[in-house]
Amino acid sequence: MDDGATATARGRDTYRHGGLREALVEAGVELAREGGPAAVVLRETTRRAGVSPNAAYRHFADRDALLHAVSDTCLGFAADRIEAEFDAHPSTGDDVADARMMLRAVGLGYIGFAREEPGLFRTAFSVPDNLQRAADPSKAGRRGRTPFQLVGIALDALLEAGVLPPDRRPNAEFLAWATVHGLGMLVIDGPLRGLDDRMIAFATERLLDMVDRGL
Amino acid sequence: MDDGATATARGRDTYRHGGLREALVEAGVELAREGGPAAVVLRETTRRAGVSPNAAYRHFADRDALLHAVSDTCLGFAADRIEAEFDAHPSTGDDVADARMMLRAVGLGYIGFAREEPGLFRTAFSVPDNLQRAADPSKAGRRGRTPFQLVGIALDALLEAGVLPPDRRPNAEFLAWATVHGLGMLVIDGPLRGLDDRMIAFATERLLDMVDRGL
DNA sequence: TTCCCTTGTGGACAGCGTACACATCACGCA
DNA sequence: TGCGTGATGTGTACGCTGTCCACAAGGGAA
Repeated sequence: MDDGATATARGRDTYRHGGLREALVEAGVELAREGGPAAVVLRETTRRAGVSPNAAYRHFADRDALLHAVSDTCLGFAADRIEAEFDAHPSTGDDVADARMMLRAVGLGYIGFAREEPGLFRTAFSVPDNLQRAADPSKAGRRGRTPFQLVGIALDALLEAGVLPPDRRPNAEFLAWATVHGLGMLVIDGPLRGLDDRMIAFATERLLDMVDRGL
Repeated sequence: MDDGATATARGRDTYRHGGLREALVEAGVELAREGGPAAVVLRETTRRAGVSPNAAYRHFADRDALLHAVSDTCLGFAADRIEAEFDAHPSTGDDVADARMMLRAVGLGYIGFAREEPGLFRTAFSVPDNLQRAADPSKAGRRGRTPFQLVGIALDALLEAGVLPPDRRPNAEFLAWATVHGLGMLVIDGPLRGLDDRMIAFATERLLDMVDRGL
């Protein structure tokens, strides 16, 4: 089983690690889960991977590059959480209701991720990004789609179902995303911190109503 | 003029600084302006205030307490920017139009601040907060009102003008705030980074339309 | 088999936050 | 007026961090 080329973090028998990059990202994700982006510290990451600090420099230019990789992975987790919300609301046959529910599911998954994994959520969005990279495969979840793409898919469904007027479709991602992203931030770090589940669920529902009405 | 009790940063003639706390916050704000919250580094802050690193501990429990104070000041600047947007759109006499414009002005000021002072914007929201402290005077601008309170004032105007149904008024702050805050984040750090002014102005307008329609 | 290039190690350095002991002085009380 | 005392600033030190450099190990290609 353990052929040295697939050595796990603890107990490597060869000189080479055989997957250090992945191990470092994994350790970084664990640190991010516990303490957010600031906790993704190069030395501790390498320590957890059972390797000397400098080994990281064979795979990442610097600490920031490591954090980027961790952040991308976190975005993938966010995508997974949203896809899970899709699965929780299967098709009903009514195209309009389905499309509406799909956009809602994006919002619910997004906020759910922020609440369940605040450290990963913060890390996912702690790193500057731009539109060109928003669909980069390294940010995708298990089904190969990034959170940004999932918003787009939901909006396309609304368009095809005739709910969203065609002239409103372009760039609608920004509006939908900004809205749920803002709520996510407010819930974990902002003034909405510490509100109980019911209050937050209520705020989420009203926010999603607003998007539905106003998009 | 320089009586030792109001010593400015450079060239203190007494043993006591005579306003070190303020000087530290000021230096911290400058650092935040240049490099965001991460740049607010205790040692460099004290250096700029012309004082030894440990002197800061007479006024702040630790670096985090200093960052909090800087962050509060930044929130005050955000409030100032929003108030400036109020001033730029004086009353027309039409209560409905005025109230609508007021909420728009909050959004415009918010996004304006994010774009003009990204470092201060990031710093303002880099620190965990909660609802109880959202109206704390230390976060207020020159006119004594915090950004959170300004959103509330705009919504109250919408209520009184009959635009916002009374049953939708409670907690509407969260919706309005989350929306513009999300756009702000996306614009400075997120996928909307690097878009030109026209694109961002367009996105802002559409976002505010959405709030107006959907609140 | 030999060589080389990739990967990991060890040591060093500057900068950071911060604890502890000490210096300095403004002010209130005798 | 002089003195003590508490608030404020200094100096030194420690462990942590990111990162540079020279070196070691060893798998794969020639």
